[in-house]
Amino acid sequence: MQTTLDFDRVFRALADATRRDIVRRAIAGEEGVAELAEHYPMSFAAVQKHVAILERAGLVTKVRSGRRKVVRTNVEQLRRARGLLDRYEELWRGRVDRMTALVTDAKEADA
Amino acid sequence: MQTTLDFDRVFRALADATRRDIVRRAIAGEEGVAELAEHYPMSFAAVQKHVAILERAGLVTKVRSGRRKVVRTNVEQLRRARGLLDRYEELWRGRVDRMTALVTDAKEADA
DNA sequence: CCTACATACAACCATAAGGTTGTATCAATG
DNA sequence: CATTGATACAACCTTATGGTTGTATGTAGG
Repeated sequence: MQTTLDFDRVFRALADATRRDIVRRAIAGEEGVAELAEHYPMSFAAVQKHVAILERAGLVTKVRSGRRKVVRTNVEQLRRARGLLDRYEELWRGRVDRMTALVTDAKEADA
Repeated sequence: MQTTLDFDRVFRALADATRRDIVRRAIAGEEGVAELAEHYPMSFAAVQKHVAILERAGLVTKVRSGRRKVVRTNVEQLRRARGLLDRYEELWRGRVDRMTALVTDAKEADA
């Protein structure tokens, strides 16, 4: 199924507390849009838009269940977002390693 | 120093390709704002604004070096952002574990 | 100290985001 | 098959975002 990864969309989607809460709740994967909407102080349509934004970002999917559509978080997409942060971490470590190497070299030169 | 964590700001800051590239470059922590700006097809002022957004999100800091200000990525803040994604992952695992437990219970009930 | 370089900030513009209400579709049920 | 419940979508308003240019501040050197 390989949902596409658009970091702009994914991070933008995560940059809103309501949407992050929807992501959290949708991990259980039990509530429809209307049920989700009851948790927030805004209209049903507003929540529906938030879900649509999460859906376009590949962070949730909707599965028909009777007359409802159950919202479910796509954990794989969250992992991919985390993967970018991991890469920064790796770059950082690489830099630190090079610095350490320099220091080590200096020490060896001293010795 | 404990930079504050505002997920809205952090994720919004990361939701732009130019800013992500600045974060990446600033891991090396060698370039000033003007030097960074040369990499992008936009004005110096625009890049400066991007840096300011990253700074407010706690993702980079500026250190005076002569007449320049060197931009440096704050890896700790990236780790904190990743931490949120890790928590989602944990919730997911918890859910999977509970499901597994149910299946296991069912099997045991069958046996 | 005057000049030049690097950064900062204000004012402005176009477009996107986040909310509203209202209307349309679509599936289950009496 | 008419009604109800759940979702979708369009139109609209207000504010935020990302870009521009222009001006001000601050630090280094001749």
